[in-house]
Amino acid sequence: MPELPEVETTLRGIEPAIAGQVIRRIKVHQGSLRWPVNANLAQLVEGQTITHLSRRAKYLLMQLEHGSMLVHLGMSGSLRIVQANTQLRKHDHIEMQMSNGSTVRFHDPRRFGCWLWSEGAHQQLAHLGPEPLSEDFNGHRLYQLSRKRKVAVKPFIMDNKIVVGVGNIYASEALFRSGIRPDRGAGNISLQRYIELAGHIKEVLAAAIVQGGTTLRDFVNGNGEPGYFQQTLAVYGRGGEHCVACKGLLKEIKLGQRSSVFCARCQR
DNA sequence: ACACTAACCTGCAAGC
DNA sequence: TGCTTGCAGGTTAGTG
Repeated sequence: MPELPEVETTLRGIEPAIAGQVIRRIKVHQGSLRWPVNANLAQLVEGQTITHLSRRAKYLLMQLEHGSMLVHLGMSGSLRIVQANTQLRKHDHIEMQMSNGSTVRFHDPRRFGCWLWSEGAHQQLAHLGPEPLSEDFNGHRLYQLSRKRKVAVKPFIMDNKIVVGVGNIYASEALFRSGIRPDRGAGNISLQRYIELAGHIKEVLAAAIVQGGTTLRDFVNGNGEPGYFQQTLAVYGRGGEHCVACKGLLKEIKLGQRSSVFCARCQR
């Protein structure tokens, strides 16, 4: 479920309930995630205040007094604020009770997510490219880093060293808006087109954040509500259907093991 | 350095 | 109805 807009939506949903609160109790029901949850997590963080919440790429960072917890939602993860007596669901792996009575539940059927504690910097954040909505990310960067690259442009913009936070949904949508075929070689695209593409990446991510993310299957924000960007998707998940612009049939191919839908007439 | 593949895991939908 | 197959929002580790 989670690309950058969904993570941002989750952050905004849970922040009011937990920022500034003391962690009273953490229960780990299933610690076998992407990386094992620290076996001593509870004794390490219980009693500490969550001073600040932030996002980097698709990671959520909960800053505590003596370290931080880094949470990733993987493919199927979600964080929700629930009342303490709410029935535990299957795949609710971690729950965190706060001093104000709020409880955060981490739910992740596929367990590709993570929940890591560190007193210092997190290794996962060490080699990430710029945030897509920052000024450090622009068409010039895409152009410069793509020279002589043979990889297709879609996996290129999904590469976290190039720019973070662009997943399969929004990469597909930004390429459609830019009129660029997802399988075009990254090194074979002009500066002018990359400037447009960077602009559309920012545009599509910002629009999705405003609408609370894209709800596929069961994505919900921190309050259990769905996102509405799905209604705006032009190509993602629409292989074989009609192009919203030219009415032609949308094609579906695989690039880097990810399904990629595009319009062969509108995208070149 | 780069290009590409397999892998992690569960649930669901489609096909037989 | 029931079984098998393939696919799903991400990222890393390993190959050549």
